[in-house]
Amino acid sequence: MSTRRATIADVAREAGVSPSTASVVFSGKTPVSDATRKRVLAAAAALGYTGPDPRAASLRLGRSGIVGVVFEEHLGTAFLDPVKTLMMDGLADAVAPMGAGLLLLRDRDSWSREGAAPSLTTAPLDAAVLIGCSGLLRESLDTVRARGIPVVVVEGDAGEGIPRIELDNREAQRQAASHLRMLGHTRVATVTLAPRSGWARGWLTSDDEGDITIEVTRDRLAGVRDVYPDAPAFAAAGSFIDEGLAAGRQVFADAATRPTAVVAQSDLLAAGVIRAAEEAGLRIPEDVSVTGFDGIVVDGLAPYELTTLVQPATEKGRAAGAAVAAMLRGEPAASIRFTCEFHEGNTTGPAPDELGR
Amino acid sequence: MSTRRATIADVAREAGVSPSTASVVFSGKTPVSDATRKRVLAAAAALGYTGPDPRAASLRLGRSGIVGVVFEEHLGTAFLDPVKTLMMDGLADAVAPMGAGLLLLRDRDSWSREGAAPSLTTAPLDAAVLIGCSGLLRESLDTVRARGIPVVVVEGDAGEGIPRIELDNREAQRQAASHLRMLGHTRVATVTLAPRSGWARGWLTSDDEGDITIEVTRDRLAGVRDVYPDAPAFAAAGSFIDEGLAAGRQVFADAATRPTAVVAQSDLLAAGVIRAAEEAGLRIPEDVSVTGFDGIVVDGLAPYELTTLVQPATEKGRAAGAAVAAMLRGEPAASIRFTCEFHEGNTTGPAPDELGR
DNA sequence: TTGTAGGCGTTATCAC
DNA sequence: GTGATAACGCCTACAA
Repeated sequence: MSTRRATIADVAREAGVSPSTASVVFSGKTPVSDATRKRVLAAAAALGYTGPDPRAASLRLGRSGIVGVVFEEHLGTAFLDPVKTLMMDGLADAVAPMGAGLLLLRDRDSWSREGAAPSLTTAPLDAAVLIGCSGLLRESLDTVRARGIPVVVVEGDAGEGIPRIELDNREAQRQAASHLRMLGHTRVATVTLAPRSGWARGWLTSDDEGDITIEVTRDRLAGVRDVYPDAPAFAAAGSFIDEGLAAGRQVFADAATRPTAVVAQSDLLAAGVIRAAEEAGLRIPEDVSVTGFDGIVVDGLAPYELTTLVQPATEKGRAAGAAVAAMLRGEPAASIRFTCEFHEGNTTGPAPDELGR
Repeated sequence: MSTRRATIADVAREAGVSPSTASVVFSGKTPVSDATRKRVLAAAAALGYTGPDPRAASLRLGRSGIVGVVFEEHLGTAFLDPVKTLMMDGLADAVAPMGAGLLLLRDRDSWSREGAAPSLTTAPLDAAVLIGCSGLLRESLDTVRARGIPVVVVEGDAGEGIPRIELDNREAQRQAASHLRMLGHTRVATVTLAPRSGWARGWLTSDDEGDITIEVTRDRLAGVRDVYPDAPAFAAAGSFIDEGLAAGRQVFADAATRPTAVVAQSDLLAAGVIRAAEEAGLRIPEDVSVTGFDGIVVDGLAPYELTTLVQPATEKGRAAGAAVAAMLRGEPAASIRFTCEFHEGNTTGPAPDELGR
C-alpha cells in the first residue's frame, strides 16, 4: 500500500533496468528483448503501474490527444438537433484513429463565471472544432487562435485562413423551390429557422429579413427567394416539430391566402407543418406540398417520407476531424463545401387545380 | 515572429521579474503589486503569451480538469436518448464550477483498434462517469479503477464502494400500474425497452424474462409485475416512437385480447403506442390508457400530455458531477437513489365498460 | 539492446 | 511582495 502512485522510474528500478528501457517497453518505439520486457511488465504489475501518466506524457510530447468541440448553446439543446448528433458521431470517428477524444466545451461559460472557466483557455487542447460560428463564437475563435491551436469551423463564418466545413444551403434550398415551381406551385410559403438568437416565433418582415444573423437561416431563405421572391416567410424559434406545428397553424390560418406548398428549413419543422396541415383538414400532398431539409429520420413521421435535401451530416463531422488531423500533422487543411442531395418523398405533388378549390 | 511559443519564463524575463512572480500573476494565488502585475501582463501581451500551458500545469498540479464520460454505445445513439442528453447537461453544469470539462469516451474503442485508443487508458482524466454499466462497461470500470481514478456509475450495477446514481425504477413503474388498476383496468399490456443488447423487437416469453441483462428494463418490468403478474410484455428494440408504434400494432392486433391499458417503459415508446392506438381507431384515453416513463417533452405529441413517471434526469447528471467533485476533494461520495414523480396527464382514464365493447 | 542526461512549462515552498 | 529552487513524470537523443 504505497502512499503515492508508482512511476515508470519505480517500475524500472523494480525490474532492474533503466527508466528509458522501461519507457520503451510501454511505448514500443524501440525493440526490446523479450526477457526485459517480461521483467518490466511483471514489475509494473507488481507495483500496480498501469502505464505512463497521460499528463506527463502530454507535456513531453506536446500534445494531449484532446480535441475540443465548442457549442454556442447549452449541451442539452445542441444534442436535441439530430444533425449535430450525427456530426459528432462522424467527428468522433475521424479523431479516433489519431488517438484523440472529444472534449465538450460550452461557449457561454467564459462569460458567466469568471474564475472557474473549464474552457478554452485552460483545457489541454490539441485542436478545436467550433460548431456554428454565428458571431457568438467569435471570441472563442479569437481565444483559440491566440493560443495557436488549429481550428476548424463547422457551419459558420470563420474568417481568413480558417478551414470551414459548410453546406450548399442556398443552392440546395433553391432545388426544393424549383421542384415546387416545376410542380406548378405559385402560392408558396416558407418556414425558416430562427433568424437570430433569442428570436420568438413570428412572421418575418422585410426589415427582419435584412437582419438575419444566423447564416443557415439566411442562406436557405435566399435559396427560396431565388425562385419565389415574394413568398411569405414565417420564422420558428428552433428546429422542433412543435415549432413547425405552430408555424403551420399560422401559415394555414387564412383559407383565402393559404399556400399550396411550404418550404421548411428543417425536417422537424416540416413534420410539424404536416401536422398542422392535417389539423386543418388538408391532405398531403394533394392539397399541400411540404419540403424539409436535412434528410434525417424523423421518428414518428411515418407513413410520410419527406421530400427533402439530404445533407451529409456524418460526413461533415468526419471532414472536420480529417481537417483537424491534417492541421495537426502540419499540413494545410482546405475548407470543404458539401452538397446536399435532393430526395423526393411523398410529401410533394402537383399544385392543386386552382378552380377546384 | 518567434519560432516557438513563449513560455512563462520568457514573459518573466521580458518583464524583468522572476518566473515565480510571473506565474503568480496568472494564478492569482498570492498578492502581487499592481506595478509588477501590469508589467508582466504587458510583457505577456507583447510576446503573445496567452496563459500557462495547460499540459504543464496539469502535470505540476496533478489534475487535468477533465472528467471522462464513458458510453457503451455509439455516441450518435446515446444522444438520441433525451434522458441521457439531459443528464449530460446536468453533469456539465456540475463539473463546470470545478473548472472541468467532459471528455466523451466510447467503450468499444478499447477493443476495436488496439493501438489508437483515445481511451480510458491514455486520456488525462481526473475522474470518470460511466453511463449504464450493464456488463459491457465492466472492463472499463476495471481499467479506471486500476488507474486509481474516482468513478461514478449512473444507471448501472457498479460494485463495492463505487458510488451509483440510480432511480427507483421498480417502485415508480409500480405506481403507474397501480394507477391503472385503480382506474379499473384488468387487461393490461406492457411495452418494454430492450431486455439485452442486440434484441430484435418481439414478445417476451417467460424464458426471456428470466434473462434480462439490462437493469432498467428488468426493474421497470418488475414494477409492472408487482401489480399485473400476467400482463403480456412486448419488448422494443430501443426507445423510439417508431418502435412504440410497431409494438403498439402488435399489442392492438387482436381485437379480442386487446388490452385496455398499456404501460410503456419510456415516453417515446408511449408516444408510438398512442399512434398505434389511433391507427387502430381507438381513442385515448376512452378506449385505451397509456402510460410512459421519463417525463421528457415528446416533440410533436401534443395535444396529448402523457401520464408518466417524471425522472429527474438533469438532477441525476448534477448528482454524478457532485459525487465526482466530492471524490476529487478526497471526500467519500455516497450513492444516490432518485425518486420519480408520478404525473397524471390526459392519456389515462377509467377502464372502458366491458359490456360496452 | 540498454543506459545516461536533459528538459518539456509549470507551480509550491520557503527564504528573503 | 518577490525570487531561487526543486520537483511533477515522462520521453528521446545520444552514447555505450
